[in-house]
Formats: sequence, C-alpha cells, structure tokens
Amino acid sequence: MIKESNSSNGLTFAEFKNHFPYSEDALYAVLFSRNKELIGIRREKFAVRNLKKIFRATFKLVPKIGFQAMSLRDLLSETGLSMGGVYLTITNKENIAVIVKDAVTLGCDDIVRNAREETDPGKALECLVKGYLFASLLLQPWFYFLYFETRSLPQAHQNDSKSLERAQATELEQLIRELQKQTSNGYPPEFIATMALSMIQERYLKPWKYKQPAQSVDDYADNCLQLIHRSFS
Amino acid sequence: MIKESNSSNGLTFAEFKNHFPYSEDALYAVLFSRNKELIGIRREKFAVRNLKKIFRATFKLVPKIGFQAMSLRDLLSETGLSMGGVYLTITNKENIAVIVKDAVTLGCDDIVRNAREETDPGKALECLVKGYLFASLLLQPWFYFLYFETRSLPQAHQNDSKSLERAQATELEQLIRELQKQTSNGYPPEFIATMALSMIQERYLKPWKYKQPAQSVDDYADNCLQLIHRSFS
DNA sequence: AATAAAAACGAACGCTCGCTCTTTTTAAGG
DNA sequence: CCTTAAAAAGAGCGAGCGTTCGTTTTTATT
Repeated sequence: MIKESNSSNGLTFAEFKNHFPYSEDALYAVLFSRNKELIGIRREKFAVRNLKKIFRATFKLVPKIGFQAMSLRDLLSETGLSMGGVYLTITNKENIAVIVKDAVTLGCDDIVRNAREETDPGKALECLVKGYLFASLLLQPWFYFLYFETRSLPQAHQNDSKSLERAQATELEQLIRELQKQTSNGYPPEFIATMALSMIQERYLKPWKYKQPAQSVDDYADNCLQLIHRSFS
Repeated sequence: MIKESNSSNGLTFAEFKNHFPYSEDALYAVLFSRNKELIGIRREKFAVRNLKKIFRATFKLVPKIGFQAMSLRDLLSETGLSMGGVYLTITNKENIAVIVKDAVTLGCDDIVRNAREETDPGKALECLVKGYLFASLLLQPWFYFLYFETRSLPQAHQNDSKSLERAQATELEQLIRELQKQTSNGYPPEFIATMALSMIQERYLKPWKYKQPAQSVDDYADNCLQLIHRSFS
C-alpha cells in the first residue's frame, strides 16, 4: 500500500492535549464567566467547585438513563449537594443542558478559528479534522451529551446545536472542494465531508468501542485523513 | 475518475422496496405475533389498528421531545385512543421501546440472512451494505428510535440492542477481511467496517439532511461501496 | 335477538417530579 | 472578633406522571 502525501506524522493527540486550554477547572471557570446569568453563585471559587460536582454526576448518570430520567434527587445523592446548593448553582434543571451546549460551542469555535489560520488548504484540513477529533475526545462527555440530549433543550438552543454541526460540515466541505479542484475530480465533496464528520462522531458517540488500547487515536486520525486524500484521485 | 469494479448498478432502492416484506400493516401483524405476551389485545385486527396508531404517534412525538418526556396523555391526544385502550394494547409504557427493539432486530436478522446466502464475498458485501442501508431507511423511525432511546430500555434489552450493532459490524468486518486478502492490503478491516456502518447510520439518524431530492440513496450506496473497494488497493 | 367475550373508556390513585422558601451555616473584610 | 453578605440546607408544595380498575360499549357467535 502506497503512503500518500499527508498521511502519518503531523500533530499528535499527545501534543494537542498539552496545548489544550480547557483543563477541567479552567473549563468550569470559563463556563462560569460565560454563563453568569444562568448561575446564582457569585464567587468563582464556589461556582467552579459546584459545577464540577454537578457535571461529573450528570455525565455519570445520563449515559445510563438519559437526562429526562435523571431526577434532581439522583443528582443530589451523586453530588452530595443539597437542593438549595444545586439550585443556587444552576437555577433550573434545563440549564445543565444549556451550559453543555455552550461548552461544545466554545470547543468548536476554537477549532474552526485555529484551522482558518492555516493558509495551505491541506494543512487546514488536517488541522480541522484532528482538531475536531481530538477536542471532542478531550471533551467527550460534553459532546456525547449534546448529541443525545439536544431534544431536551429549549427550542432556540436546539437550533443553535443543529447549526453547530452544520457549520462543521460546511467548513470541511469547503476545504475538500478546494483540494479537489487541484486534481482530476472524485466523489461529491459533501459526501466526503459527511464521511469525515461521521467518523469523528463515531469516536465520541461510542466510547466503549475505544476504551481498550486497541487502535490509537493518532492512527485513527491518519486513516481518516488518508481516506479523504485518496478520494481526490 | 476511474470507475471501479463493483460500483454502480446492481440492486437499486426501488427494487429493494418492492420486495421488502414489511409494509406497514404486515410489520404490525408480525410484531403482534412475535410479542403476544406484551400485548393485551387478542384479535390481530384490533391489535394492528391500535399498534399503528400508537407507533405513528410515538414516532411523531419522540424525535421532537424524547421518549421519557412523552407522556401517555400526549399519546392519547395524538392517537385519539383512551387510557384503557392504550394499556390494553401495550401493557406499559416501556413496552413501546421493547417492541421497537424487536422490530429492528427482525429487520437486521433478515438482512444478515440474505447476505449469507451469497457465496461470492463481493456480492455478499454489496448485499449487506445495501440491505442495511435500504432497510434502515424503510424502517427509519424504528432504527432512529432505537439508536436514541436505547437508554430508555430495561437493562437486558439494552444489551440486546448493543449486541445487534456489534453483530452488524462483525459481519461487515469478516467480508472486508476476506476481500482484502485477495489484494495487497490496505486499512485495518475494522476501520473500514466502522466507516461503512457509520455512513449507513448517518442516513437514518439525520433524515432532515436527506429529505430533499439532493443525492439519491442509490448514488449514496454506490459511493459507499466504491469507497470500500478502493480501500483495498 | 340473545349472549358471552373482547375491547374501550376515563376518573381516580399513589407517587415522584422540579422547584421554592425560610432558616441555618460559612466565609471574608475591617 | 464582629459583621454582613453569600452559600447551603432541606422540608414542603402543587402539578403531572404512569398505572389501575369498575364500568360501558362493541364485536362475534349462536
């Protein structure tokens, strides 16, 4: 099998992780300042501590039973907080979902911003695919939650969530179209963009398949990129 | 772009649809006889009529608000049935989800059985990919529901649901491995199988993207198969 | 037309839900 | 150490949930 130009090497997951700006506490601090109007607590220190407890508990319970089926009393016993503490933090139950949407939005915007700084379209594509793949793994519970619980959001936020995915697809499609022009031509660009996106989502939607060492994320990323590049010829 | 061996032509969606054994009423009749112990009504005629109302309503409401958030009173006003009528039909709410799982199981088993009758692995692969793609579109609300609402099932049925997906992946993987042996070698077979599966799921999970004429299912199927075959060299 | 079985009805039940609100505890600045 | 504002506590509330069950209506058979 002949190695194609852009495959292998380049940015690794380990490197990406080192430069990733949203460690757990840092993320909660940012979410606190971005969502002050949804959060009753005024001092960052307490807000971060409670948010951490609430979202950890949510991400433990929701994949098993779903967000609607998770009661606030489930959340209390999982977090150790009281009703008053939880309500002071998040104001109401659906704000949990709203804040998750905000976190994912934050992550996605960063990825696109980075990719747009690359002028070479091949590099930009790599940056976008790896950025989305790696970031969605580092923020796996958040991406997973938003995908499965979009229907639990108020309508306006549901629309935001759908736009978010469309924006990613469009971004990919444009780069692929540009790269395709340079060669003969291959598959419809939207088909390849769709493939790339669903391969990325596969990874954060079915975490149990990738828990074991199995295939590393870096190999996975390389295979995806190779598949894309090969589709051009 | 050079046309590959197994691309284009072969079984079309229209042909598949004509031979598909589960028209709406036929499907409910089969589900009735497969799930007699979950269903309180004894005469097929009434069972089919009520099941049809209940599942149509479910598939209208659930994609918007989720299964847990759909109350039985929502279901009553959407179906026009009474509380007694609904409970006589399905015994309890979670049986709606259990019967959906059974319907999807039925569909998947058929596909695998058909594909296994093909001796040529190339033909078998085509049969499996198209069978799964086309069947999951004809039964779209059922497949969609099971994917998003597996967490609403009792544990034993959740396990069934997960096995179902694994079985499809394994079936694909075996064929791909066999076909790969005949050429040099390419990507890991499980990677290609995963790609095929997620491209199929993409179609029934995001129906709004494919409502418009846009790209026909047949072209989509051909592109998928071509991508697979090209990965061998 | 009479009868018995099946299906449909819908008010009522007990329970759990998300949320509020009064009270108590904690934290931080002077 | 006192003060005061922020945070935490948790009993209690009304609404709405899934489910039950005594009754009525429909269906099929004689």
